[in-house]
Amino acid sequence: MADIDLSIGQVARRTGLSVHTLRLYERKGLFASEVRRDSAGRRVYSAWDVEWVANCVKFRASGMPLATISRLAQLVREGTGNEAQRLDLLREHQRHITEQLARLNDCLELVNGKVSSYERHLADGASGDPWQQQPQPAATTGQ
Amino acid sequence: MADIDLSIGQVARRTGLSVHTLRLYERKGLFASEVRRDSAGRRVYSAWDVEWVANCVKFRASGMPLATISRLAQLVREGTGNEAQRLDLLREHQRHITEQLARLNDCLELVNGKVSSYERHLADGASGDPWQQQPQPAATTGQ
DNA sequence: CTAGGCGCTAGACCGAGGTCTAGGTCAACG
DNA sequence: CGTTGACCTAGACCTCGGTCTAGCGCCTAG
Repeated sequence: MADIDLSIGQVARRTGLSVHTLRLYERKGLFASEVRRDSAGRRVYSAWDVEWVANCVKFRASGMPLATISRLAQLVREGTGNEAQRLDLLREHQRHITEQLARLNDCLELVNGKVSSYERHLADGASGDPWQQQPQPAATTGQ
Repeated sequence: MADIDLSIGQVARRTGLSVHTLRLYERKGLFASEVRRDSAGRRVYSAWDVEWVANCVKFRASGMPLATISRLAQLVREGTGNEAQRLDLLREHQRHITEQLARLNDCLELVNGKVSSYERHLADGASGDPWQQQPQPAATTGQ
């Protein structure tokens, strides 16, 4: 809301990205609106830019590649008229996240299982399922 | 359960990894038990190996780096006695996954929001929150 | 005036995780 | 017998996403 313009360093601090990364993102076209410059050529970020970057951070965190963010940024840059395409892109990412969640939950289940079987194993002497080397017949017989 | 030994190609097909990747994993020490060879020097995977690889795939899918899997494999390779360390490692990964889930859910929320605001936007004429370029004062004024 | 701090560009570098190539062995098939 | 196909090793190569460096410009404070 407030109309504070920020320097690259400030944006870095409040997005958690490095200034290097911010410049990289710009080079790669991740910005939806061209970053303004002051008279000395230094970048000047609007609150809107910062919000956008914050979104980018979340997109990245959910596995969206820079190239895809760049496409989205381009659509936004081109202005109104391509909302359907933006929606497509977002929906696909939505799906992507959902899949990730499913996979992660699956993995978590595995890990939970292993953890609790090791807990059991450590509690009483030895037992349960923990990975124990199988007998291992030491075969060197051609199949 | 069944004691079928598999070739690298077969393992590749049923784990979804490439044969290259399987060999890479072996070089990097991801295997908990040394992979046997037949008389001609070809890799022979036991059912146990395959199960292990399948676990590795899940670990990878949940963001565990190869190096960490390798450490775990080493612990298992060293045999019984270090269960506590294995448990630590697994618990940390558990935590890691949980964090990822939280972050992902957060991102999903953002994306959901954007998606539905674009849906609204497309349904009725124009409205809602979709990223619209702000007025953008075109300032080139030194701060 | 000089030093310190922040900014700039261009481009090198890095680590992770794969992927692919060259050049070779082996076995089965027709 | 020659061909085909799966496998082997060693090592080059690639992409992605950052990170860092060199060499410079500006501005402000002491």
